[in-house]
Order: sequence, then C-alpha cells, then structure tokens
Amino acid sequence: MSFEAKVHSLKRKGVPLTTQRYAVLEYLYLNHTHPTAEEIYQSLKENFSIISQATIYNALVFLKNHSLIREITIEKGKAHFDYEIEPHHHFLCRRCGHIYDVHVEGCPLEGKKTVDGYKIEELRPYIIGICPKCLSRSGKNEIPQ
Amino acid sequence: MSFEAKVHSLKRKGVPLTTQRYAVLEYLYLNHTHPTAEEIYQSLKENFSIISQATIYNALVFLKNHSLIREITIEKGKAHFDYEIEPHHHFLCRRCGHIYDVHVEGCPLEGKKTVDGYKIEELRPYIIGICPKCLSRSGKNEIPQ
DNA sequence: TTATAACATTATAATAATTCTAAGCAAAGA
DNA sequence: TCTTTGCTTAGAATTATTATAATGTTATAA
Repeated sequence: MSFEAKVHSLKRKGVPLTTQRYAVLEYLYLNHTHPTAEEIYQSLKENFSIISQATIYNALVFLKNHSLIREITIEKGKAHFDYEIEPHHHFLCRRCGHIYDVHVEGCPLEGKKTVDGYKIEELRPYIIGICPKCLSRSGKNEIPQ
Repeated sequence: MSFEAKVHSLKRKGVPLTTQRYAVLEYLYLNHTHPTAEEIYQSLKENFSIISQATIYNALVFLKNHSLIREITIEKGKAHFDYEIEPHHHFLCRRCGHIYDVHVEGCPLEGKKTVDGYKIEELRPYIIGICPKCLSRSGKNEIPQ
C-alpha cells in the first residue's frame, strides 16, 4: 500500500494522524530495513529536536492497531517493525543480524481465517539461518547462536 | 524424541549433562506449556534449594545449541522454550496469552535446506489470534494488543 | 592422592528493551 | 473562553537478559 493510501485510510476512519505518528510511519516507509523502536528514535531525534522514546512506542502501537505496519518478533528480546503488511516471510541471518524479506509461495495458511478452530489474525513466518552474503563471505568463522 | 533418547544423545557425544541442566531439560519434558526462563527458574527454585537464574539461561543456551529444545520468540520481549523440536507451528492467543501447538500440513519450507540462496537452519512459524476457548468464552471483551 | 586445568554455578551487577507515571500541551466541543 | 479528552514529554520503574568475578566441581595426570 502506498504511503498516501495509508495516511488516507486513517482520515477515512476519522482518526487524526499527529505529527509524531506521521513521522514514524514515514520513517518506516522510507527505511525498509526493519528497524527497532530504538533505531527509529535515534533517527527522528535528529530531525525532531524534541521527541521522546515513549512517543515512538506509542506511535508504533497505534500504527500497528490500525494495521498500517507490522511487528516482527524474530529476534529475541527486541521488536522490529515493517512498513510492508502484505504476507511475506522474514529471514534473520544469525551471522550478520540482518532481517531480509523472503517470498515463499504456497503457504497453506495464506488467506485462511482459522486453523483447527483457532482464529488467525496475523501470520509471522520466520526463518533463521545464514544469508547468501555471509555464506559467500566465508564458510568458517561461524558464530554459534 | 523421548527424554531418555535426548539424555543419551549427549552421552554419545561425550557431553556430560550436569544436574542443573538435566533439571531444566526434565522440566521442559514434563511441562509442555512453553514456559519462559523465569517460569522455569521459579519452579526449580522450590525443588533445588540453590539454583540461580543465570544457570537457567546458561542451561537453555546449552540445550538449544545441542538441538534438544527450541526457542520460541512469538511474544515480544521474552523467550519461551519448547521441549518439542519436531516441526510445528505455534499459536499465541492475544486474549489469554497462552501458546498452543498447531500442526499445519503442506508447509512448502518443511525439509528444505535453502530458499532463494538463504541457508535455512530453523523455522519459526508463528500465528497470532484468538484460541477456541477464548472465542467461545465471550466475543465482546476483546483486549486490543 | 594431590595438583591442575577446564568447565559449571552462584550471586550480583550491569545492560537493554519496554512500560508506567505524572505533568504539561494542544486540539475540539460546549 | 472553559472544559474535556487525548497526546507528548521526561524520567522513573519494570522486566528480561547478559556479563562479571568468585567459588565450586569434576576429570585427568603427575
């Protein structure tokens, strides 16, 4: 979904988008690197002379509740955020730590409303491994997780 | 894999299993509730008069590195652990907070070594939603995440 | 059997991520 | 304008996890 469409979808609901929340959504739109709340905070601090960490967290919850962004819990202990809400898998390279988008065809859950009586609201398909870059860089100095 | 088989697999490798590590593995074997490190600690404290939190964390890393247990990062901010390492999906009910096992047939990644050049080491297929119990209990007092 | 090395465990401190709290601000409605 | 409601802020508090340093345990070899 385009940035404008997301902003509009809130307007249609009559939900006002504050400057700070707009800035967080825009940051995610411009940076498809699956940043953490902390990374967003550090970057916005420079543009916004005054913005607090709590506001970032609040904005992320707000945007997530309106299904404009999604949360990625692939990494232990911290959350990453993704502008892209269309279904796709995430891959965490345990060597370089980067999170990549991976498109996997034929997922039997895609589009389903329930499974075994469980109501599906969100899919979080994660894969852990080594990315192609790290695989080619060297096959030896592997850091066990 | 049976409990005895897991204990044996370490012996075969020549890796000794200390009392504390044995206790953590046994706890996970007896409690298929996907506990957190803290829950394991609280329970083992009562049986073991002396055991420290750090030992629990160390034991969990140890067992995970030997592929005897797996880590679940479905919930933001904290890790859960699972005795069962055979591939299956996990479902987090956002109303009651419980994590359930769900078997999904036909996953295109199951058994695969790579995807798009990415080396697959571990699959973490998570689903968020409402469990059947919470669905039947009431359809109204839903707590937004 | 002792000495030694290697590793495990402990308590505690430190760090990191997130949430809570209380006060101030700002927009919207009466 | 006054009031209400919700947002933002700074900072404190909480929670989960990891690091550190001292101590304990075990296995092996002199």
